[in-house]
Amino acid sequence: MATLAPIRVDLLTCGEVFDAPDTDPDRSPRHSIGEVATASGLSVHTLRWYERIGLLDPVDRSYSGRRLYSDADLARLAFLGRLRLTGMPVAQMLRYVELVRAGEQTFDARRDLLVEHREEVRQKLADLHATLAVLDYKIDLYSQLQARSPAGSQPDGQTDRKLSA
Amino acid sequence: MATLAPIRVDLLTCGEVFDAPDTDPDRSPRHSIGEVATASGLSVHTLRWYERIGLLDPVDRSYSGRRLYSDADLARLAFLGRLRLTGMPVAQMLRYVELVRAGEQTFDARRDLLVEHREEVRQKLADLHATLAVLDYKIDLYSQLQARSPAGSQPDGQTDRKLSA
DNA sequence: GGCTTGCTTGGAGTGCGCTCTAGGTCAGTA
DNA sequence: TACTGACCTAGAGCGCACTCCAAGCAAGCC
Repeated sequence: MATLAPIRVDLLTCGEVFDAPDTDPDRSPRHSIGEVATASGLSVHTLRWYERIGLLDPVDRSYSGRRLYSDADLARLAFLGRLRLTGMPVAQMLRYVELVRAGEQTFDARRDLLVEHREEVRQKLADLHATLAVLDYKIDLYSQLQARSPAGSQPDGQTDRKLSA
Repeated sequence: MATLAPIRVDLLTCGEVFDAPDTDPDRSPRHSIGEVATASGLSVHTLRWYERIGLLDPVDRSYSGRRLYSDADLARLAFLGRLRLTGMPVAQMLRYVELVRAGEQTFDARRDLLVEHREEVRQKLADLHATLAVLDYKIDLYSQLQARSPAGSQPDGQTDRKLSA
């Protein structure tokens, strides 16, 4: 089993970087499910489940039936992991993967799907930024209160209004 | 039932803005569950459920038993909605609410809880930003491909490598 | 009066995304 | 040879956050 260190996946494209030309898949390093779980942050259960539902093409096997993940598998996992992490439902990820399988004529459909997700990512960014401001404000208020009255001074009303929620 | 328009909630503090002094709660506008659902984006089911599990204090009732939400309720909902929207589990929201109920001696605990959530919000922001870059890159690539080959030109290999995942 | 609409309750049901179980195989080490 | 630990399968189970159901009540309108 190849060590984990040489797994190199292009972070921007989530495309694989082969150590050997991709016309020679035998020299592509192969990784056990445990290694991939550690590297990807997904559990081995989840990795097997992703394959079962079709998010991953059937992974190559050793002669004894164990999974051997290629760098291409890792690349797909890296991208799918990003989509998942940013809230894309598994069903939509599956749709994307099926478009990829269907070949070149789905370029525009894939693009549309990603554009749609990008909009949701932007919306989430906006929500998070807005909440961050609220959190900063409240945390600051609590910090002042701690400094001012570590043990019971009289309430001032304003404070109640601002922090009761 | 008061109309929805005059519901004014301070967006930064998520604290309520009373039309009348808060020593005169009778003049605080009251809102039906349907109005609150529309205004908050939560379903009426969810509003009742939040109250049932203790996220909201028992809401005032009309003589016939219908819920009448005060602006203070709306303010709490606004803040809780922000926490929820940014991924705080309901159980943790409940912990926060219980700290609020416990009074002044929980200022620092509340602060800690919010600081912890702020860290997660920041992590999510980072994840979303990173994914946004990947999406921009892939979408751009697909756009170029659409423009270049709207109907089957020969594949170039590089493209396969970059988009296969 | 009859109809519609919006509300009430307790409790059951749902969808998602894993997560685990049972029972077994296989690889590496002492 | 015995043991440990990582892996295999099909399928069941689980936690979360709602979401809905059934049966009933009340207000407003023609």
